Amino acid sequence: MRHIRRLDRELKKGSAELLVLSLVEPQPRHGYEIGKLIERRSQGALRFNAASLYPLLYRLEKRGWLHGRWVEKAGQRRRRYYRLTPEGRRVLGRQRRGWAAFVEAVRLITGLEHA
Amino acid sequence: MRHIRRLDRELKKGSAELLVLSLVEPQPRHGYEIGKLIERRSQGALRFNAASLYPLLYRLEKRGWLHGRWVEKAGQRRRRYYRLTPEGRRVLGRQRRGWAAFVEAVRLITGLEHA
DNA sequence: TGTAATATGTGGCTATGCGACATATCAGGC
DNA sequence: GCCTGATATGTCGCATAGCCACATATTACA
Repeated sequence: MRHIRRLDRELKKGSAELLVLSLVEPQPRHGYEIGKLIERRSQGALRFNAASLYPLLYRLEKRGWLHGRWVEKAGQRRRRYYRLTPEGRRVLGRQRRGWAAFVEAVRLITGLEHA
Repeated sequence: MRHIRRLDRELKKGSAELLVLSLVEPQPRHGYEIGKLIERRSQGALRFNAASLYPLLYRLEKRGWLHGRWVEKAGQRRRRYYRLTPEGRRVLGRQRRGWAAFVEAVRLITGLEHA
């Protein structure tokens, strides 16, 4: 991944959950922070629109995989911090295995070595 | 990828093009054969429904990435064989790089090592 | 005769990412 | 005081693509 190329929209579908769950595993984070982390860690290759990210967080909370709470501090806008629930942790494990299986399946079919 | 688990539907989106283009690269193949190859090479982990595969082949042909022709032989049902066009070959190269970049981006964000 | 595999095709449903737009706070420059 | 940009969250409607269910036809085999 040398040049910053915007990645295919369809390819991203279904990967967002794994990314979000992974990022809130070590510590609670708020939505904007998650979005920026995805962008920075991928060196700009991967970016999720706010119109994707916030509804996703809402879905993950509704499913009981994340727990969110509002935090208001003086000198800061309101933020909603999300932490991983026990069930979210189990789902993350399943998604990690699922992702590895998927990458391996594509490798087997295409004969591609991964970067 | 030990046990044959059906992979997440959303995860598959966007990967089908790369798989099909890869499979018809060395030789022309027909739709049913492509479907079976995906299933066998991935050891059953990845499977595309006919309702995904045939419309996809139609789209790839319409875009000029594949060229299809009907082949009828005695003792066989009619088959539509697809071969890669020169443009399809260029697209395949782009998609391979895009896939590698995507996998690498997910790895950077999640810290996951791929299987 | 019946079942399974081969081979292709379609209508409607669903899930999800995105463009465009909206709102509000805060920092910094002019 | 005003403007711009970053921070922070949110929604409406659109487009894409995989799937369920169903349909059709031929061949192979018990």
